[in-house]
Amino acid sequence: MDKYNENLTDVKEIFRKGDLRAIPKPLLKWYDNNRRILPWREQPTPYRVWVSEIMLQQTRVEAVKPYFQRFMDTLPDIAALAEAPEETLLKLWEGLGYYNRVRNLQKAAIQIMEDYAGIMPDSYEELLKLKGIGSYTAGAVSSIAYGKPNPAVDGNVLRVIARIRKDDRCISEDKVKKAVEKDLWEVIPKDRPGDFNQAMMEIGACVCIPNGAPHCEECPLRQICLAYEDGTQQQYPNKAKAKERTIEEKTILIIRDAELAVLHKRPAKGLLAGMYEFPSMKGFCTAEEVKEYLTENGLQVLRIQPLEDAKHIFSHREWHMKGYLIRVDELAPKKVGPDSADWIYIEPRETQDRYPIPSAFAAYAKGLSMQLGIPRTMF
DNA sequence: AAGGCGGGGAC
DNA sequence: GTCCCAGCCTT
Repeated sequence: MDKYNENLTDVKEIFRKGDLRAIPKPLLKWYDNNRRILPWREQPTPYRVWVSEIMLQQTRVEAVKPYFQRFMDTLPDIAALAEAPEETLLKLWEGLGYYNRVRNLQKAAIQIMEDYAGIMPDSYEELLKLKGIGSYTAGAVSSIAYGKPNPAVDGNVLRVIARIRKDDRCISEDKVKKAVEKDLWEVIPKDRPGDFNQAMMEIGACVCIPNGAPHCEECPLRQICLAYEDGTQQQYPNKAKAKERTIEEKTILIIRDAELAVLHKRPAKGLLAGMYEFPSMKGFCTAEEVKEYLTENGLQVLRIQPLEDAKHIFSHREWHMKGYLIRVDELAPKKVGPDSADWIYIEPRETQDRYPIPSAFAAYAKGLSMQLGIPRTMF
């Protein structure tokens, strides 16, 4: 018996396992009883939905929660977003990662002010023209904020669908995602497209989970699911293995005089673009090498104190770091050395509300508030 | 088609 | 340690 609902009297609603047409009814019924309360689900205006979807790209719900309301309070509408200074944007995004997202968010806000009279477009095609909006986000915004029947296919949806259909195709491939989007366009309910998309993702995040065994006993789709039928859920989805990480060694310098500390703004492109960091040296350096480097850059070193080693893991890279807390005589405005020309001198407390520093430096950012009260006898 | 781009939680 | 997250952009 491979009909999941042969007891229904309406013949039109009888489907084989793996048929996506069978999804909407049980899914929406489950969603009505199990949807999470999330900040962006209250008053789902186009702007709120859009900002939340950008924040949620490759980022878990729990990570986004503390960022969303603060962002909305600071930049309550598209006009405010379009005019915000870059440092304000990066500070609001600090710790969330993928910082190009917020720069693209602003570029899109400017597009909307200039090309759409300040109104977020409602069609899938127009949304796709905005910076930072791809097929997933165009589907999410158009369906959740505007009620348009477009699918929003993310990693959750790809996993749920792959298991339901026992689909061996690699979900990392563009064509597979496109095919799933096309299939969902055929079955997405026209009366509740936003809820359907959110419900699919909710199932993926809470029931048909990415790590570990899925909670099939509580899944409203288990009678439709081909993988559940033979217990092969964990074999899906098929996905390409992640590339190996390369290791990079660095020496981080917390340079201070009596009042100020040194930061450096990273280049506008590449890793952690536009974020602030401490000056650093390539490789693991000794205190003597650090002193030599700083002297070349016109500083008189009074003390060098080793800090604890630290490690930070990115997707495709690892930083292994040594650190030194360095007291210099005076951070002169005169820029002399090869690197110090790009340094900025700040009051340590300014990192709290002004300069965005990525999490990679968290272990050393503490050095900004450390007292430098080491007895002179140590030197 | 492939690589770059953060950070953290779950196992 | 590994996996992967409400993906998108560039090359």
